[in-house]
Amino acid sequence: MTVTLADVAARAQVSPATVSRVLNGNYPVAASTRERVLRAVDELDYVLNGPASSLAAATSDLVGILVNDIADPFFGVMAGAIQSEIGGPGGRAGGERLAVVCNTGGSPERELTYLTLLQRQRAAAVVLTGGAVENVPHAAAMTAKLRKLTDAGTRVVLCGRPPEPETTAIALTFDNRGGGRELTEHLIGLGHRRLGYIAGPEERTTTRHRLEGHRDALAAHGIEEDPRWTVHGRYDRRSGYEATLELLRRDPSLTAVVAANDSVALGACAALRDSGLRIPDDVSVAGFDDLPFSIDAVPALTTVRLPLAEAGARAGRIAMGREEPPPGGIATVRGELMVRGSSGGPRG
Amino acid sequence: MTVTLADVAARAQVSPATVSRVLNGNYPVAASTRERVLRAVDELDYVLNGPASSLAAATSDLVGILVNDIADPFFGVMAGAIQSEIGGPGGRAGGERLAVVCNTGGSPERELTYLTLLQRQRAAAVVLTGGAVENVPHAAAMTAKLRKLTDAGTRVVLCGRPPEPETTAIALTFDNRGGGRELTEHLIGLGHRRLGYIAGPEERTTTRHRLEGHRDALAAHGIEEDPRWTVHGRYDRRSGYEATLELLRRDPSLTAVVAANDSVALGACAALRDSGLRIPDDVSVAGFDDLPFSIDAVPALTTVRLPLAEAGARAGRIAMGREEPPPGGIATVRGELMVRGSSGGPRG
DNA sequence: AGCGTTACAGCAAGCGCTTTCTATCTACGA
DNA sequence: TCGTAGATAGAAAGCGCTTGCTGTAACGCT
Repeated sequence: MTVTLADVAARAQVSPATVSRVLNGNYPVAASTRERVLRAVDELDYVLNGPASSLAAATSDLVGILVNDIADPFFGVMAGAIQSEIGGPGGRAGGERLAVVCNTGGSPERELTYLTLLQRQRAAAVVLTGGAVENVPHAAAMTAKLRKLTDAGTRVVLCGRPPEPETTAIALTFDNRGGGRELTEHLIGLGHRRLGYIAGPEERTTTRHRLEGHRDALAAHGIEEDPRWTVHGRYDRRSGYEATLELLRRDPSLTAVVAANDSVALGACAALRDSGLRIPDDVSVAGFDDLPFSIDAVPALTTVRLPLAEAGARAGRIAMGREEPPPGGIATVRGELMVRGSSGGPRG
Repeated sequence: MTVTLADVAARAQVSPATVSRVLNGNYPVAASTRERVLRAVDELDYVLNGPASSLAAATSDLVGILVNDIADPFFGVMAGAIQSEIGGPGGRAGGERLAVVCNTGGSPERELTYLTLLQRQRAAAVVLTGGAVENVPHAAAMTAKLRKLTDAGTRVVLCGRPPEPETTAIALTFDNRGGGRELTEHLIGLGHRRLGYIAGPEERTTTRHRLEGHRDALAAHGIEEDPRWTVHGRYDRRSGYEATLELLRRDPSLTAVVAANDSVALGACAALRDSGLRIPDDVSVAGFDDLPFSIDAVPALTTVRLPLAEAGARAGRIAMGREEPPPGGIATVRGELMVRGSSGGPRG
């Protein structure tokens, strides 16, 4: 059998209540008693029964972090930062919390199911990262679910995700539109007029906002967009490779390619090189996010840096109640244009 | 108040026991009754109380995945694969399990603490990924902890980590030594005789095994190693950059640099370029792991591909009891040499 | 000396679920 | 017609912990 609180109590010659109080440290216990209890805990190798404790206390030390793709550093970096603030072991926070990251794979159903699972566990907080799926039924289901979570006392924080109206969820939103605009303006400033755009998956807020920023810039400079210049794909390298070939096929005269994110941009670079085009001499390329590897591309990628780690850390602190939420519960996190070697003036 | 089982039972006009059985589906319930119960569950928006359930059933649906660095795709890819097999929402497995990944940051203490936390939660299984810390007290503590976990019925699987003797933990170990040997042999075959080596952090099995493979190859070809040719660092890009500058300072005549992993190799490439050296004309570079971005480096990285996703998936299935463990509980997973543009014959 | 305080420690009532055991009812074969 | 097996449903006993409330000393004050 496993050791229980009662066993420890017997060994320390105190009541179970006292052992519990020593372990939780939320009630005065005489130093000598405490020591006796701790010794017994040690000798018996006692490990608290989490479920029993959560049940009785009606609280849990679980904190969930939802990510779309754990293999993507975009999420990895944020998740790592969040987790480090949540405390978990080694965190500066007192109470040890189990920060767990859940991989939704970008699927709305899994997102919802994970939330239910966390709700089951009476999670102390939940942090949702990355863009949301824009789809009426799902959005409604999400809103309802989030509301239930907050009603049940779970703190909900959105990191790099648009606010959820009708909820008390705190939102740290990335200014994807502004970043997209700045990026395209940079290219336009270099003289580009024929710009291909590789967008992310449809029905995603991130995709839409970045694309809108791009189009805003185009419009602001009186550039009429050719529908053939936009291709949708996934947020990965391969998708960028294929989309670029497609763009080139549709209009070989493009002088720049703007990608939905850095991974896609790297795929684009590969496709351009394989097509015998030089970067940026023949075609300029730009990404988004400024992931760690982007600076290692040759030429280094022009992109928009998003303070993923900082935002994640802040989201983590807010989730732990260790930092005040922004006024109104909503904050916009801006990106910073990083001009590097992959963008230059158009040829000719 | 939150809705409880009893509320649902009242609404469906059955006993709590019946509701529980409907929800768990492990006991015959008349179709009509089941339907009535499910309707009540739906109408009341009932969500099972996880802790209570775990307590009563003395089991939990939590599965822990420990990683050293969640922001590193090496772990991200494995974690994603493991999680997808664990089931979680959308997994093919029947019982829904909460697969959670815990970021140890490579710290032994956090590793231990996370294991305790998972032990508290009576986790159904735990998967440990990546190399272990080689340090007598810590190793002993780990062994003891793992033994306790398995004794308590938690399945323990090691993925990309050496076996833990004295435990019943299943191990899927990467053949880091063999990969390291092959890689260096490839370089030697190209004619290199002066090879720098950027090793990972000390006291790590992965670091040691890869380095040993490298030295085995050197020895096998009668190449005497200069102690100045090895530098230790972290498993990241920056470390690779700095270590390379250091190597160049110590011996500018090196014709090849072997890195502990791909991130380090990219840092090495950057350092070489910044030093005015061409790859591979002046210096060849090789990495390890074959992470997704490695093929995008220019020139593409010569490296050893580790089947991270496959190994992770297998580890996940074993953890779920859905696949037979390998005979003896130990399997070695081999890497595959990927020769690409970053390696070539030495100059001159 | 008498009494309000303070500082601990224990009792016992749950927390919301699972599961064993028991009760009931139906269906059938003898 | 009766006995019995098979199929469902319910009663109730926990699972191991937390915590409000109830002692009970020891202490300090008037």
